[in-house]
Amino acid sequence: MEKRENPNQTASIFSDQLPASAPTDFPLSSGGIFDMYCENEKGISMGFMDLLGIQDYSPSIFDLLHYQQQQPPPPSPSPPPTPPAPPLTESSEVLNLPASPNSSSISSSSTEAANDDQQTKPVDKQEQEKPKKQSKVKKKNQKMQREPRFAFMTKSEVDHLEDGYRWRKYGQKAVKNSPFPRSYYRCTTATCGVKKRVERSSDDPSFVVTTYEGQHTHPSPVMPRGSSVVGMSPDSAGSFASLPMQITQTHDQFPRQHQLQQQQQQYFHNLPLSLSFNSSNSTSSIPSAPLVQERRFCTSSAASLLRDHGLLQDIVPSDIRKEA
DNA sequence: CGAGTTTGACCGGCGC
DNA sequence: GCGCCGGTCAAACTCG
Repeated sequence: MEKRENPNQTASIFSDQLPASAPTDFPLSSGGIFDMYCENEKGISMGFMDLLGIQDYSPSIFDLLHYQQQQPPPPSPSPPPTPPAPPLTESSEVLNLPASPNSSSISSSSTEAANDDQQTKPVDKQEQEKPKKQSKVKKKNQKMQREPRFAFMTKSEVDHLEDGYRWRKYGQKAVKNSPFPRSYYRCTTATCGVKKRVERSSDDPSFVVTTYEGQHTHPSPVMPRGSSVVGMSPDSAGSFASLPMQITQTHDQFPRQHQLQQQQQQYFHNLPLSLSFNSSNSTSSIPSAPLVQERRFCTSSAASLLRDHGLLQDIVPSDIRKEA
């Protein structure tokens, strides 16, 4: 991806589910502020990223630049144009799905539509082939509905970021147009069907693209240090802990911060990742530069670096901050 | 020995 | 219909 070179086409973050306050489209040019929380095997760290070309955050850095929502035509006006050529393939995978994993509603997506075929066609073969396929088909029939997905980018040297949960790798595939393979992980907890995919950005190998699918149905076996700060319910903590960060995008609306926080708390109960957006600051002096405004998740190690305010100033070079 | 990883094969979706 | 590609499976393997 060209995040560094082209402010309008930077890292991306995707989610199937967004708070109601989120705009259906989040043009990069609107800029914004977001939080991120990250921990990796080298030690927990807070990553703050902006779109100002800051590249030298040695610890893991989250890169949230573009939010893209692809949901069935909401009763809203035509969606604004999305940035040219979103760099992530995940964009096409963001589906609109029921927020609740328990929901029995099934969308009419092509995936589901194909169920009938899958039930008949493969079964024929199975009868003469390995039992392996039988179980596979069965599984497919059982859970064809896709879980909510959420993708984000992290600047990290390690591909698999520690997020407090235990994952089992079940596959790896070469990715087209990318020299880096994509790894597939599943939560090792038996009753938890959360998956995640990890791949390195081909455009910027220093960035790892992680896509989570589903929500954890259990508390984190290894509670991330950061998540304890939030004060969420166990459920929400579990959900959130599946993601190494929370993103809060705000802008010139600092007075609304509290409100946004409340919204986020609410969203925690439903979303794997809380997002709050306000796209009203497209007139920011740095149009395409989301700013780090607030930080809600701190790790014990990172906390010392952070303050309750001005977080950005602790990390972002002052000259850059000024622009923001 | 159990848990996790690697890897080739398989399957379905989708575009041409 | 065919081929490509993403996603998954599961046997074999590695590691602690």
